[in-house]
Amino acid sequence: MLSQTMEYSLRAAVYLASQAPRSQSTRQIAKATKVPPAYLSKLLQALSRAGIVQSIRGVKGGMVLARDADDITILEVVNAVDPIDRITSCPLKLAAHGARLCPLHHRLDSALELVESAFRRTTLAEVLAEPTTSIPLCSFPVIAGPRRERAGKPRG
Amino acid sequence: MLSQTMEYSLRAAVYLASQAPRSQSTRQIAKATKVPPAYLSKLLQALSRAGIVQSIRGVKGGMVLARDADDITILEVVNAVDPIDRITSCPLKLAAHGARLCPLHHRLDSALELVESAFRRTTLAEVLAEPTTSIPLCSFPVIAGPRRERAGKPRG
DNA sequence: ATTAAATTGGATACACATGTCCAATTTGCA
DNA sequence: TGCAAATTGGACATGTGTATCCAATTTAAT
Repeated sequence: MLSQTMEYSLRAAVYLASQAPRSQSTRQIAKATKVPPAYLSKLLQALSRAGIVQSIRGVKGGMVLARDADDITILEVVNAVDPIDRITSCPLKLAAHGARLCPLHHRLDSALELVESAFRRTTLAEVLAEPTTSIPLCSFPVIAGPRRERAGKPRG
Repeated sequence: MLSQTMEYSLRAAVYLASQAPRSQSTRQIAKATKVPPAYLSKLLQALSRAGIVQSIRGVKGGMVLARDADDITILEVVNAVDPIDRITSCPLKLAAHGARLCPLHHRLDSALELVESAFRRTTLAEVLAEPTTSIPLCSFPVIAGPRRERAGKPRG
């Protein structure tokens, strides 16, 4: 139901958010998130085109979150790589149809709406700020580098 | 997000429900629901193995709903052909993990749960009974055959 | 018994999602 | 200036979902 592509992109986005505002190379991100590096490269390109991350070329380059983590929703990330397409007209294309969906597709679309809404409600910052952080989480080695500022971007 | 396979299977199931308790050949179902016949055949086999439809071989054979339409949920149909698999352990398989999901995957799984619940709440009978029936719907030619009993199965 | 309508299951074909590789380019740094 | 680190984009490889075809089987009706 949820594609690998979505998964990978979200891992990368969350990881970048956790490391913001420092840039990370694709290789670093791939290692931390366990995503195939070459494939991740493509996904980051898509996120870049969508204005979610920003790429920095050349030595010391890498990827950075393009905006504050609390300004990027899960939905944005997902839609950048594998858009949720809502059902807007009956897939059967019957002549008898107006714009109204049949009961079946209406329900299916409602389900899509649920997911879309849930994804829209959550920002990367919120994922990082989760109060259950004491419990084991998908712990990318949360830092180890030189002096870090708190994830979640205090500067606002 | 929702696979063709799901779509097709639901169309077939809803159609069979609308025609119950009469059996329909794969060819008939395919035509009414605009699903590729050969592919539909495979899907019906899966629904049959799942106990959702019953196959009748030989001349005058076909497919029938195996149970009352109000006893079959959308979820059952979907799970028979393209199971919604909830996230039960972190896909990253980090050593630091207990059974608890990280915040990211917890949210993703919550979204899956929303869909699963929505699908579990709706039966085929409810799809057919939708009060908006006056509005154009994915109108399979709702009968034309010999004497029919009301869809929704009056006999309880 | 024969025929025709129908499902079954296997083999195959095609399309798209996933994943890899590499040459070209950009750029920080010695 | 030259080198090495990094992204970019295209080409290619692989895997899985989607779709087709057909021989074998079952069975109603003649």
